[in-house]
Amino acid sequence: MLWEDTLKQAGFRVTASRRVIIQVLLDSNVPLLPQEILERGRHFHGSLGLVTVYRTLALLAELKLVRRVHCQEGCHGYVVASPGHRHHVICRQCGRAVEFLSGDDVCAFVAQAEAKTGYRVDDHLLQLVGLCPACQAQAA
Amino acid sequence: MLWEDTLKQAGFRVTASRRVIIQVLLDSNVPLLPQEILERGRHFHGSLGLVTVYRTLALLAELKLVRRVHCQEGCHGYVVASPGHRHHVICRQCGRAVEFLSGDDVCAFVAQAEAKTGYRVDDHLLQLVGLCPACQAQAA
DNA sequence: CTCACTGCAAAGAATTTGCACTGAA
DNA sequence: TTCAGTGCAAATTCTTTGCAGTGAG
Repeated sequence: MLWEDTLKQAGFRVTASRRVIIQVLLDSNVPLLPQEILERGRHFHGSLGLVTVYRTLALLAELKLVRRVHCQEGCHGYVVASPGHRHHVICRQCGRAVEFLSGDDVCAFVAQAEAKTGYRVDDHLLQLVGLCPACQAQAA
Repeated sequence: MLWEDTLKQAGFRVTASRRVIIQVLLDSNVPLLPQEILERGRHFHGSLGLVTVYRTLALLAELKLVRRVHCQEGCHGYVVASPGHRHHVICRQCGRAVEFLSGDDVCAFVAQAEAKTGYRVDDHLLQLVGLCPACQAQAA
């Protein structure tokens, strides 16, 4: 389902601000701070306000359309949340992030954790940190 | 190596405040906010200040003795970083967290991600969220 | 003794709220 | 037309800094 439909079905309106914010996130492959989203968004929608960015992100996160992630230096970045679980590998050097699909591997892993702890797990947060190919080459 | 030794070896002093803050973290099995650490710490060391908590956490994080984690509702919690990788399953109901050891499963998983993305992964953050046994029983 | 460490008060960021105006449906 | 959504300014909350006093080594 497209994000616009998700919004409408939940009774929310599709506005220029929301369109711009989602677009900015889609165009980026790096988690963005609210402030960064504002700057990039103003490129398309000059009157965009920071408050709207915050409110929109909160709404989108509520609807699971974006995900708040924990970046290196204590910041709250946001990325689009693809349906189905995906995770990010973030480069500690350049910050570039790549998504990778979690196959059965994670499911199996979660099942194992459930067996060990007795918890019933229904969500998880996984982020890998390392060096992307480009930065590896540069370091060598 | 004990945390006190780690501090000394790095040229820092072992003070009452630091002792208290580490103790509070060790006593908790839930990630704690700076504010919470302050409250619990004052139980042992009345004059403890929030500023010291922040500075101590920054120092301990620098030395890899504690780890900053990303909690549900956009907060920055801290937990002691056990040597060797451990992860947490957090109960969304009561907040109780349990650690579980990541066996080869995670290593295998990381290796798979490296193969898929070309990144060289050297750190990861994994948190599972769900219901602990007690809360499951309560819900039933 | 010295200088790292601390607490307080104040500064600076990050995030939320109140309110009147605007525009999607 | 109506009410959700918006931007601004102000209020809160979170975190960092400046500085003089204190105590670990």
